[in-house]
Amino acid sequence: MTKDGGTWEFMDTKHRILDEALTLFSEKGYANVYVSDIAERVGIKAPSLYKHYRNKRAIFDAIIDEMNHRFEQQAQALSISGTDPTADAEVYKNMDEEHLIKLGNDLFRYYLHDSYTKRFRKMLTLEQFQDQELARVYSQQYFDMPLSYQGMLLGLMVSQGLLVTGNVPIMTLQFYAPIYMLLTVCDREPSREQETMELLEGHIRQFDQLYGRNF
Amino acid sequence: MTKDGGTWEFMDTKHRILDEALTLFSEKGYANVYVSDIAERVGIKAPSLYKHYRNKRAIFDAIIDEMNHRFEQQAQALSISGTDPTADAEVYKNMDEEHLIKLGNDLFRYYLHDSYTKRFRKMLTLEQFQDQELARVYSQQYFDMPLSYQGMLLGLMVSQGLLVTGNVPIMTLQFYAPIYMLLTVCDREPSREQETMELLEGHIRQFDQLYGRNF
DNA sequence: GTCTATAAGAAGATAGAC
DNA sequence: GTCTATCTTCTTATAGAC
Repeated sequence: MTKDGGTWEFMDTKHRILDEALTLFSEKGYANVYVSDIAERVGIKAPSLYKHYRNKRAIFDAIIDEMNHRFEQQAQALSISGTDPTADAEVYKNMDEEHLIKLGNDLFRYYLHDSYTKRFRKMLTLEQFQDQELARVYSQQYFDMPLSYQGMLLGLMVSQGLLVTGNVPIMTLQFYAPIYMLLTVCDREPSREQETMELLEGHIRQFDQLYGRNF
Repeated sequence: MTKDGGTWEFMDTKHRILDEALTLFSEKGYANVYVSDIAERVGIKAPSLYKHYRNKRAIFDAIIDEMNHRFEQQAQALSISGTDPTADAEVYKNMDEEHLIKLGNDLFRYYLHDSYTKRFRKMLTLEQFQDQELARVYSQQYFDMPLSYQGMLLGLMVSQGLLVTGNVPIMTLQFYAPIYMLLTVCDREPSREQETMELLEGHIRQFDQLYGRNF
């Protein structure tokens, strides 16, 4: 779907516009991107772009709409597996420290390197104060939903005696917040990826020791 | 110094421009603020503004410069007390859970409500991807410096047996990251302040229990 | 140092041919 | 659907009087 797949040339123009606009918005912010910049990347002239979208704002809105759509699918998928605890419990049955590290690592790497996810997160970072709706979307995506989902996973591990706590939501916040903070460091300074990966592993290891067996 | 103090009218025009520009930049981002917007807030016309600053960019740069200046002072102050452990040790001598909660609360409230700090943080959030220099300033201010300073404080508490860990930097990350995450939630959704304050207290309480005495 | 008037240029968007 | 030509508006910045 994205440039990464190498299927770039096969996307239709309407979708290509969205893809290039997202890239530019995530790097420079909406106001610093000109319609002609987007058009140039797509390989057309600016006026042609208006055959696909009514105006510049409509491109931005379409990106948000597409993401909301992906989010809903995501939420549904999570919700389905979430309401079937036996399935999830099976996955996290024999979860030891190494599995937890792998879970955290995979989570981090996905958020860090998935092109669409990364560009959308950066764009939203730059536009989050523009209006309440965008603020809500940001909090939903990068605060409420992750805490809810990971809280479910960690809750399962608690119910299986792998972790011990009287307050799962706080435990989840303490698991997730450092991971997200390291992610944002990489977003603005990719050269610090190695350094943050090491902190990430240290964090998860220590988290497991704290909540895992010191009682 | 700021509008909050009610001494607004006594700031000279040059400083007033900086103050109003910072407010606007932090809300809408540099590119969405027009020179005439700044001038209007100051109570002059746009052309008059060019008697104080060469151009729009010079206003932004002056804000960064002023902040760098404050940061240096801050760093010096911290460094001085940091190299005199006896002074700091005295402060954190009888530190129990309630003191730790107060420390976290004060930290949070300061960052949350100090007008200058808040506006600068929000502005930098919106401009962090514009160039490497701004990315560096952001990471320095909201990642490296807080971890360094709080690591020193928590390290003191470890050396006094109030907290126990084999890895102070990771412990510090686990203390600070949730606090900063809650702060950013409030920055974009001030209506969630109450909710985040409760999570903050829960976090610090649980942090103290985890690192404090469960051995 | 502040004003009015205005230049200079950028950027979004439309018209109409192909 | 894409192009060239063009319009309109907005924004930065300057000129020069007071």
